[in-house]
Amino acid sequence: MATKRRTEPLTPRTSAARVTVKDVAKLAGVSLGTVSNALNRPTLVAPDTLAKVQAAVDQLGFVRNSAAHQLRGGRSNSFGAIVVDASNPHVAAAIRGLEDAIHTRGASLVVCSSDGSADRERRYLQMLEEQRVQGIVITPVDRGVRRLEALRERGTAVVLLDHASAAGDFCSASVDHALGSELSARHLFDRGHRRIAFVNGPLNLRQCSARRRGARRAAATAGLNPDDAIVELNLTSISALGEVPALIEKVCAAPRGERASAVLCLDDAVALVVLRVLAEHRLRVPRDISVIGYDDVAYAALLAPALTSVRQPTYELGQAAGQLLVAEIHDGYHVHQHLNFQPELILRESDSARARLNRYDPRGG
Amino acid sequence: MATKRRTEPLTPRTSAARVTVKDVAKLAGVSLGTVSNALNRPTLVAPDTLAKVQAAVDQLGFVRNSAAHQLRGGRSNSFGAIVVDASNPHVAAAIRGLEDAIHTRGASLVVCSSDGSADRERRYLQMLEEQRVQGIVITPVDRGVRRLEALRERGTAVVLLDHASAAGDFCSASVDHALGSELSARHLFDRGHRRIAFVNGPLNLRQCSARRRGARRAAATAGLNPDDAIVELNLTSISALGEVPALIEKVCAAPRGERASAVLCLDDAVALVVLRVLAEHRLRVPRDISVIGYDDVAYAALLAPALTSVRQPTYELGQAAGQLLVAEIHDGYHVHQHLNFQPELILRESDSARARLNRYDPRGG
DNA sequence: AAATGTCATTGACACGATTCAATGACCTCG
DNA sequence: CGAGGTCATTGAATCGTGTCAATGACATTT
Repeated sequence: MATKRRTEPLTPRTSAARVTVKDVAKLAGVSLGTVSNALNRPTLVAPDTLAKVQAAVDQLGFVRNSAAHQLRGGRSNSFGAIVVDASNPHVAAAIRGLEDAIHTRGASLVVCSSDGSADRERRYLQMLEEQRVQGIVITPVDRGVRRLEALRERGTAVVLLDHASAAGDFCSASVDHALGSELSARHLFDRGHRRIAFVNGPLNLRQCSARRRGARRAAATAGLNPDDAIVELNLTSISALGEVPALIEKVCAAPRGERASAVLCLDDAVALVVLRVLAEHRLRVPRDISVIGYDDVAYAALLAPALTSVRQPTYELGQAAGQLLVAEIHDGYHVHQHLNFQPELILRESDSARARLNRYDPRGG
Repeated sequence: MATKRRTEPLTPRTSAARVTVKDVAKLAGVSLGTVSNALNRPTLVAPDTLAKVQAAVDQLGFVRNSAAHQLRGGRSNSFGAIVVDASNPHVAAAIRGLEDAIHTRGASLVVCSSDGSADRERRYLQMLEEQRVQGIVITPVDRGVRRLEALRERGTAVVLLDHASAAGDFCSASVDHALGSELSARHLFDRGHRRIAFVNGPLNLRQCSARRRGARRAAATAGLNPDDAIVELNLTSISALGEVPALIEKVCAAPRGERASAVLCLDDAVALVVLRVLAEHRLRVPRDISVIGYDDVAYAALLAPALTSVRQPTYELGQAAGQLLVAEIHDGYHVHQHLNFQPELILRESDSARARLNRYDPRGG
């Protein structure tokens, strides 16, 4: 799989002795305290002394040891993020937002993927606390937050990321999952749809039950009976794409008067499969049936028809989490906030301007 | 955009005084040294003493201060990664691999996005060196690696990530971009294609020129004249998707005998647009014309027709970079290695089993 | 010129964990 | 009984930086 190519025959480890303030002081001909002042409170030191110190620093390549700094000062300058999987695109965007938020404070971010393992989460929490990070943004593996409460008790700020545990006494930043599906369902009902199919995930997942709640709310708001207006089709797992065709076939096979005129999808990947199955059935989108995705991945806009989808402000989510953390650390006292970000419906071509109620044309014309 | 909801009226900052080994020692009725031994070399200490120390640790919630540990021991237990943008899916996957590689050593990873800014890169390098990270994996912003050489001279290991500077005297891990397009082009030539279009990015980008090189190499291997066999269509920017339709129209408009029978794409997003434009021209894929993407994004397999694409082993890339780093740190002396990862052609439906040479049927039948 | 004040610099101490030579307790063997 | 050995424990020294009270040099005021 990988090609190794050898280049240099051998490189001795030039373990150059680390240079300390003491070395700098000696070279500059001043005392340790003066070097420290020059570095941290330059106004206190005479201009020419400053120059000498600066020269010595440059010449020796001195780099301050932040461990010693931290030991003296009592406080590190880094933060931690514990997420389920940092390679998930959503999560990666949130982490990026978080990184930017704390980078403006000159701090750095330790990224940890728990992989859903409570054990891995615990190990990472331990490591971060040992490092005396100022704060941790975490999507906890399980509901128990006792450990996090103890952590904060001991002085580490904690903010929950996309975890609806309003129970826990923490700041939190999340996306309003219920609102996401409410927006798209409402949009469809407003346009005249009276019966929509909803390909959702298993309802024991928080997001999925929230999504269901939102859709039903939209139906109720439109004066419809949710049980009639929404055909619920639940996958047994969030990634069980293979089950989608069968579910959609069921939709297509429904009697004329009852066939759903739109399909709400768990995510854009599901929407893609839905589009394919509908095409196989010679149903035109959006003319015969509307389709709305979720996530607004990069390719949604490139499809034919371009996919209407729900965008989640994940970068902003992470950024806000970082700001909450900074606020919690800065404020002497503190009011816990729950920031609930609103997803946004991105209208494109895959939903019809007006539902052609339950007309079914097998020739696709 | 965000909804604030206030919950707790006010939370006093319970700044519990940090507990140190001294406190533990006092409570356990032993000396500092014994506590330290109990924690780090438990075999040296008597079982019942061990139990007493353990009890004191638990009762007080002692967590070791890694700054002090590091200060004494001289070495931190963390690594740094400086990439252009950690939210890019490729990069996120590589970072995840890196994280896993060093997590097995009980170390943690500081993630830094340079955003292509030399200034940001410099600030992050400074921070990481102050933290005395054991090593840094970096995709440098520019070609200059002087700063990195100085860094290593001062004792920090450095590995280059997906940066073809074989010039620099560093370990590196990269993906063989030339091979990626060579594989897909060779596949097409093997199947009988004699003239293919290649939608590439601007050639001043390393990856793009490498890709061109690979495609031409494949043509030459097949005994063809690269200038005839490959119709080069270059975007002015790597993200200029808007230019794609015009380029493809040019392909379609070519005289019968000269029309390319396949399109190689810069990435899967481009491939998606290509598929759409071809459909508008009533060209069937793969029957009339083949299409091959690049990146193998999640949705490639879901398209109709499922997209043949080139997968890059990005997770493994990051993982390998981490292992190189660890090796460089561990080995007393060290041979620099350049690991060049091979992309993989994932065959699906969008390329024809055999090219139907230049047949053009405007009715799509 | 003495008194007061300003400014720059100094150096001992603190931070918290680890290490190691030294000490003490206890056992064993001759 | 004493010499020698094993085992557990001790506490002072150390890592590199920041802090602060103290010192000294020099200028200003009366």
